[in-house]
Amino acid sequence: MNTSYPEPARFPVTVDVVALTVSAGALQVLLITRLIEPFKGSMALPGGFVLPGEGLIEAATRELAEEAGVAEQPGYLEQLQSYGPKGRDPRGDVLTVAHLLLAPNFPVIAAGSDAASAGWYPVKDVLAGEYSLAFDHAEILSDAVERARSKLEYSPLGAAFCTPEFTIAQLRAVYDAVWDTKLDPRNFHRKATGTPGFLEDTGKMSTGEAGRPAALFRLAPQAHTTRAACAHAVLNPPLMRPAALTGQD
Amino acid sequence: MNTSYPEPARFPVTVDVVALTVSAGALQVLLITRLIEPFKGSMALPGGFVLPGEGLIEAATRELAEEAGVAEQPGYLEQLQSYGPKGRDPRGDVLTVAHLLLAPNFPVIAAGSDAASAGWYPVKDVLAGEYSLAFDHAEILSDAVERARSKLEYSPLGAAFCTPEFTIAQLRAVYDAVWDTKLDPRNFHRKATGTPGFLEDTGKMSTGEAGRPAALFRLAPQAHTTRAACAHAVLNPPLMRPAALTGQD
DNA sequence: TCAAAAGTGTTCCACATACACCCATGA
DNA sequence: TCATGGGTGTATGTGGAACACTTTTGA
Repeated sequence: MNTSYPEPARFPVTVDVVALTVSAGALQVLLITRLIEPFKGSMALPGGFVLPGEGLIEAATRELAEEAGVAEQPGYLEQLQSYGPKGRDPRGDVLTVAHLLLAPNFPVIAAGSDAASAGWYPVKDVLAGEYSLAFDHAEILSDAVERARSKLEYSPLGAAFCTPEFTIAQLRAVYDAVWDTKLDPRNFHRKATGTPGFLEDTGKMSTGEAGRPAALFRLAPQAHTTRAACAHAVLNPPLMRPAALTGQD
Repeated sequence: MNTSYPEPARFPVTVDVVALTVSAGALQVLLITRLIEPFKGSMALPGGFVLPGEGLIEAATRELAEEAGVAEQPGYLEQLQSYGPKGRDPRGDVLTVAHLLLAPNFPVIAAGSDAASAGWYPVKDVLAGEYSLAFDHAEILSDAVERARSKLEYSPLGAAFCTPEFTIAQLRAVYDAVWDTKLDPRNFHRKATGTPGFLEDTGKMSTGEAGRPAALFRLAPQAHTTRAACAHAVLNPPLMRPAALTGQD
């Protein structure tokens, strides 16, 4: 740590949030339309400058509230990665710390103070380049999606996409959407319910749907990652995604 | 991204490097002794302020050179995580971006401009609190070690701890040191050589040691993560560490 | 009665584990 | 010739993949 004064350089620091949800059977990302330069009119991840005396998660939470109208943190939020000061903002060196939010579908307000049209967009289309993203947000989104995909393998965070009580089929729909697979319902059921420390039976049943009613589950207490505390719960053995999807071999 | 001027706050940004290596059968971390306040006299991770116009990896590489006398990057370097401006430096808000370096044992110079006694220390002892670390470096080290441990499972980065050509036994010694295990030599041999896209036989043999000479291997071209390019090579199926070591269950 | 979805049982096979055994070197 | 470590073969067990089959609802 070099403190041989002269004064160290100072940088503006932003937080960006890749908020992901599953709806309509697909992984969706929260994007806003920029109302100001640079990249006015482009889509972008919600985010903004860190204020003095703020922590990173704190800043990310605040920006989410400001730009998407989210009253309280609707899911699981963790730091993703930093992208760094050189060459990513036409105004100069800006460091951004990207975050990942996994949440059940929540409503977003139409407009905030400096962003409009917050809304959900299918990740598949966004990554395919159908919308032009500001800054290096396309790269950030791509990294975030890969992180989310691998998180589902070895952590109970798939449940972060579900409401507090959910059926196995709803959880499986999350995995299918995030991994873009069609997992076998029977094997998934056995694996999910058989993994110790993952799910807890509420005793209640779903109703109203076609077919036989399904048991409702919640996250087991020891896996409670939604509230920040212990985000380190691990599924052992992991729920492996089919090898074809890990990007090689 | 909130650019509703007033000017955004600016923060000093540092990079810290958790440089890990394996020697004497144990995982070791590179620490320096601080010559200046704050935490004068404490041990710390090498690191320092990011300069204008620098990228993060660039800054980490430079600091490693300055504080440990490393001419060129001796191994695999990747970003670990950022630790947030609030409450980690007595001088005020400082954001640090921690990095992880996995490298074969390399010599470090005794002193730099603002750090002395750069040297390798057993991770086990450091995590046990035998040395007092500056700032939140103990937390950073702990996160780094956990990252390194899981990296070995699903990536070919164990080889980053080895010289360019190595025997299976040397590679196994890396896994044993990082995971604090004693893997079965025979099964490890089969698994390592049998994993497609991991190792490549050089045709050469080791000599001089006791026992039968061992074949020398190198990282397969498609797994070349040492040169930054494709750090995303994946071992499939992974080399699982014994369940007892994942910290639960 | 039929379609649809939940949930169980069973078979098959890949692979991790454990370990017997042989090979090639230095002392 | 013995000790040491390299490397192969093989039996056993666990768990994932595939799928037949039963259960329980809505239409």
